[in-house]
Amino acid sequence: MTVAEDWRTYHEQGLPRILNAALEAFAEHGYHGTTTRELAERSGLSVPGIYHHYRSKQDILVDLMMVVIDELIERSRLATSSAASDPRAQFDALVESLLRFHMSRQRGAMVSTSELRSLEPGNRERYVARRDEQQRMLDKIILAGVAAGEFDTPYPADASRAVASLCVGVASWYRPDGRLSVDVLLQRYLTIAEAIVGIR
Amino acid sequence: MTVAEDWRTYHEQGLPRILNAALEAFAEHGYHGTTTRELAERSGLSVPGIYHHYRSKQDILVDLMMVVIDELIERSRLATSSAASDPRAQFDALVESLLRFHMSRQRGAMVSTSELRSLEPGNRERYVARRDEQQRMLDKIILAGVAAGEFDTPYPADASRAVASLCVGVASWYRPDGRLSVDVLLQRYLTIAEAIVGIR
Amino acid sequence: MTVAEDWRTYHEQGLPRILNAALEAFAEHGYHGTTTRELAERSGLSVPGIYHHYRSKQDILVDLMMVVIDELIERSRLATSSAASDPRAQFDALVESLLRFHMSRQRGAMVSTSELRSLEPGNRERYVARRDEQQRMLDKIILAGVAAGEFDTPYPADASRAVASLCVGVASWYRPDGRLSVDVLLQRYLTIAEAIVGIR
Amino acid sequence: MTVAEDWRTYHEQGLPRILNAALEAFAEHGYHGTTTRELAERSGLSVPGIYHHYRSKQDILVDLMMVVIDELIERSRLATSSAASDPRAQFDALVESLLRFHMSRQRGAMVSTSELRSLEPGNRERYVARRDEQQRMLDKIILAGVAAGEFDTPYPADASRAVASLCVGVASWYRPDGRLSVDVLLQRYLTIAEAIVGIR
DNA sequence: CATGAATGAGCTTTCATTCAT
DNA sequence: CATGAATGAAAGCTCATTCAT
Repeated sequence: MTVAEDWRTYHEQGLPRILNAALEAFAEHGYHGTTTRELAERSGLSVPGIYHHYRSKQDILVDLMMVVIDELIERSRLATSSAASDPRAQFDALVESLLRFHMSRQRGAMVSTSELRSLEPGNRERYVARRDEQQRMLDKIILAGVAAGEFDTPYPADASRAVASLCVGVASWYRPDGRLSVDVLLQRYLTIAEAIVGIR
Repeated sequence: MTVAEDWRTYHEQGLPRILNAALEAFAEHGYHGTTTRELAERSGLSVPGIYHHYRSKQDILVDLMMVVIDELIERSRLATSSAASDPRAQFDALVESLLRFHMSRQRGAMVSTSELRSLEPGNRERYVARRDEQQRMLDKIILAGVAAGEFDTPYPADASRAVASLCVGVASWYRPDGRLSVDVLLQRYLTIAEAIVGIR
Repeated sequence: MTVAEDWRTYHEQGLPRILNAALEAFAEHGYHGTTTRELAERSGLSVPGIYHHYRSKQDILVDLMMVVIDELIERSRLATSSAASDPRAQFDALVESLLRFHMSRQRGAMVSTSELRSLEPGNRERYVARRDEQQRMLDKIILAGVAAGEFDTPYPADASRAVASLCVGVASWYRPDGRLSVDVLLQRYLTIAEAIVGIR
Repeated sequence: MTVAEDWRTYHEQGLPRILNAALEAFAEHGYHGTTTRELAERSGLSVPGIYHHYRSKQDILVDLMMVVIDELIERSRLATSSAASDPRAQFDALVESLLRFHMSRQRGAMVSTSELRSLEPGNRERYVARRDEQQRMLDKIILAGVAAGEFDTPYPADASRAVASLCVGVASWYRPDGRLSVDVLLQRYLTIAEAIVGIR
């Protein structure tokens, strides 16, 4: 899942039809509430057609969640590596990227969050490892900011998790057709996030 | 589900065993991922025993979600009616109540959020009406604060939804055994919430 | 599966309906050629009705084969314990019992023989242990006869397996409505069996 | 499938790879327990490759069983036509041939026996006709022996079937690496067969 | 012949639910 | 309320088979 140069730009995701069907269906009624027959219908295939590409329904969920988080990580890397190297610039870039992602890939993000429990043990471990990788990017930036005396929080780890939760939560209520423009929202949430890590 | 006088105090929920079983099971693998047999086992009843109390699995979910939101509304009312009448006091009391609820009734809150989609149409409407009732309490306070010139936000409705989302999101990551004490967390999130509605 | 006092007498087997359905169906088209739907229809139950009594199709096969071999072993014990103790009387009784069993319980015997390969590893081991138990009864008698100088064969183990095979093979061609009476057949095969172990 | 001059000599069967795959697979888990994918893998072909040679899985079974019984009949003819013409010599030659065949072509013989039920009606008739042809060779020799006063059995037809069954049964237990040499086994079973038809 | 994609029909199994006792 | 037996509907998945390339 390579991503366009500009980590700020989002196009239609262009997912393979089975993953797209899974994204829609899992978002609507969840993994356990979705039947393979529905995935077949939504993807324009027959049921065995699904099984030609995936060995099980579980594998489809795994693939979907991995595609989602891989894009998130990729964009996070692009955002931070194209920003200035001081902690605040790094922090702003990463948070902006997180927010944009959860506004643009809402369903993928929500499915990944809510269906973590539906992953079988081995798959869950692999996914959580990827998610932790993403979380550690934020952790490091905050620690660097604290070390540099630019951020001021007594609990950097908790602050990091709170900022992440804030961004993830956006996916659950943001509506692209709402009154708040993307830029205003970004500005507002960025301010909140900066407050959490003690940027004055 | 009447609640102790003090809306700040939470005891074990003392749910009837079937609802308690449903709370645990739905939180672990979701409504569709839970079988009636599991509900029977977890509640120490037989399967027909379950159906002696409820007409369907759906009815159990409805009852559970209603019990949860009724407690939330009850506590919200107690919080606001025991606070001073100025907008900021009202706002602080309601947000504190929301936060405490989502820290103490995590699983119930998460199940209610994630299984809204599993409610059948009629039930969904009834539940959403209750939830909107809760949301309107916050809306009104914010509008009053803006009218009184004490809050400063150009989009009170969006701010209200953002504050609510912030509080709801707490349920998904707060751990009672974490390092941040409840009071510190409350203080921190209250500050964020006040920032969102433009309390300087 | 206890058996009437007289090990020579066979009545209708009186199997539970599911096992009876399995006996008929497996004999006709084999384990893999039989569907659970067919078992349901033959037993007058619905498909889930089958699964109320058995956890899987495999479990039905296991139960059936165990019922069959347990009756064989039970009858073998009755036959030998009610015969005189000299090797020839023991041998004649056991062979007669084997022959009668394979004439009266043809389908059960054939299914057990041909579907051994359809048992999953653990089940196969358990079944083979029972079958070996039966084979050892014959082995011991032949070894005793040889030791007593009453039987004359240089390869008692092979002779034992040949006798057993002879008896088992009867199930695959004997027809109760054939012209040869049971007694004549018994007499003839007993003579052959005695020849194999070197009873002059 | 023409056979070497000497009907006593058996080499590796040299079956086409699909038939060889079918022989192995059907012997291991039966016709219904074998998938076309397994046949493809075992034969080193692709699945469509299989269908390039055969119109259906059923056709593979038919071909295999026909190849097996054709070799049996061919060898039976060679055996009898190269033996002396008196009934006993004819009988001995045919029985020896039957025994050798079931010792050397065990899996083919067992598959043919156990999968007769898996043949579709038309194919079953064709196969049974071939098998009856083989059985009639034995019937005729026994009748001739009785007519000539050299054999002594009141039920030549039953005796014939019993002899055939005896030989067929060998395939289900004979192991080439056993202690009994082929010649000893032949001698022993020939004696039994002669006893069945009343050769003193 | 291989590869890859595809499918109608059907498989084993499970589900929520019910009823008699 | 429990036990035990039962079921219509549907679940996830597999089968033999086909077609385009």
